[in-house]
Amino acid sequence: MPGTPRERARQQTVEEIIRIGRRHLGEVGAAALSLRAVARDLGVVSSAVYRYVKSRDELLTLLLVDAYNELGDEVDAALAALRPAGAAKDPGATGNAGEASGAEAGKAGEEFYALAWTVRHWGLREPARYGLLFGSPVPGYAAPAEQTIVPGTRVVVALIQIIDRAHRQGRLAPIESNASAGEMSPALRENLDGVRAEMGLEIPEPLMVRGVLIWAALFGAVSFEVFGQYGGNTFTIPEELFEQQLQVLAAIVGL
Amino acid sequence: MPGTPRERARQQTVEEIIRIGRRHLGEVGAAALSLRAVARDLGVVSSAVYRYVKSRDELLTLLLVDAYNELGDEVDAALAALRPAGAAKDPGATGNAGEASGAEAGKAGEEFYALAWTVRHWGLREPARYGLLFGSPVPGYAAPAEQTIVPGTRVVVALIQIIDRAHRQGRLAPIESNASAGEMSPALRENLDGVRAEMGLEIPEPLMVRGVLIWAALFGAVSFEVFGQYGGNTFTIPEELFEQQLQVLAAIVGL
DNA sequence: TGTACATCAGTGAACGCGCGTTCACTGATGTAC
DNA sequence: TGTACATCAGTGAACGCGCGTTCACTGATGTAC
Repeated sequence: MPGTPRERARQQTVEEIIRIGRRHLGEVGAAALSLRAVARDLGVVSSAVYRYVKSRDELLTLLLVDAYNELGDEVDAALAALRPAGAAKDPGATGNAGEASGAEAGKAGEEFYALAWTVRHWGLREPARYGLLFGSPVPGYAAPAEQTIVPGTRVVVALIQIIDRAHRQGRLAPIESNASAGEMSPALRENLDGVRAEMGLEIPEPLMVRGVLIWAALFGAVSFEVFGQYGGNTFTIPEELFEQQLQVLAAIVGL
Repeated sequence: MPGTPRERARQQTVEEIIRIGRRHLGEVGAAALSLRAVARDLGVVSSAVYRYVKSRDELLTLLLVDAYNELGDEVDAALAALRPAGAAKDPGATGNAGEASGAEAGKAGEEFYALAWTVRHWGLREPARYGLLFGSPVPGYAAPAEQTIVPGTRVVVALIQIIDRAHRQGRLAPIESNASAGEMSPALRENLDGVRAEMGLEIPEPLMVRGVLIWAALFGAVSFEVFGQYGGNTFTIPEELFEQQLQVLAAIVGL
């Protein structure tokens, strides 16, 4: 709605370019994405695309941000769907019968499961775009950090905050100390302190390590499925393996 | 040494092609790997390469197998280095588990750590080849299963066997049952039974799930590092984060 | 209000490049008698 | 032993393709007076 007709037309064209690029990405992969092919589908001569996009690399950056945000939006939506409509922060008034503490612990776990399943679904639905975000880097292309960091960290941030929130509310089961908690190096402690301060967290360092681990593990499991690392016929219903793995992962942080 | 001089010359040329391809892979990535460039470096006209390799796809397959085997060899070597020289196979077969259980449990853990660190080192040393194996698939290329499955499963097989061996010798700490052990679906059970029979394992299903999970988690963590998913300056000494994560992973299976 | 000018989208040709693959060929190296 | 023939490595030209990017240009759409 804002801007002159010309500006609106321009923005619509940019959006169409992104839409076409998205489709090409899915069909052909990031490495083979081509401005000329996008121009063809846009119904325009190849040089015309340069009115809207400075170079192929810039288009890749647009698609990268687009994909990160789509994934981030879906994760946010899945988490929001767990909160009863109208509830500001802490539920409890919404009539869930039975053991309150069990239901609440289940709630924090549910958030993790919702996040994880959303990542998995998105990855399997959009394998090439997933590969652009989490697979091998595109040869000759380096993502510009300024435009990429914020959308690129939405999922981790959401995950860590699930854990932090559950921790503040005392809903995390105590972690089995594997006798290594005291051995963390000062350098790593400092790094983690930095992250904690930046994000305003309360969880202790060992929980942060475990949070990062289940993040990496989640994407490791999803990547194996998306990239076909499990042999084709080893697991007939891979969802069930994933579900089992999630339960083990949740237990790692006491969810 | 076998074969006629001509055959030996031929084999040497094939090996040189693989060596050059390996280098190109590292410099330019799998998607941009080109037969013509390999021919140039071989000092030969482009069509000559077709005497040795049927197509670009066949070269990719050779490089895939080559990389899988290099990683597999390094893992095997790292594990072999843990066994005292001259020891045949299973020295502890006579049930002396009670005696030095602490030291032996440490031994099984060491094997896992050795495997994991080897994977990490190889991945960071050979990021493009790591990406070929565990990153996004190369557009337009499908690895032929017959040549790829065996070398491609060496690391998982080694990992699962570490766990199975430790289990047989009673060196695994009992797993905290997160009350989900009974909920495994029959379909998943069947899949796992199939794998267990094929590999001649003794570990129960929940341990197999956990084994697959720490496999996926290990590669998830390594992929994040190799592909630069952790921001550049978040962790100053990523080795320490990795070490902490490994300890948590080891605990998952009771190592 | 109409008119003069500026802005912008899109054109078409071109530059220079690289790719995979085929094909008829030249010579050198091996083999059989 | 030498000679005739077969095998094979490597050549060079060609086919047909696609790519990113630049540049001078044509017209249409907007803006200022």
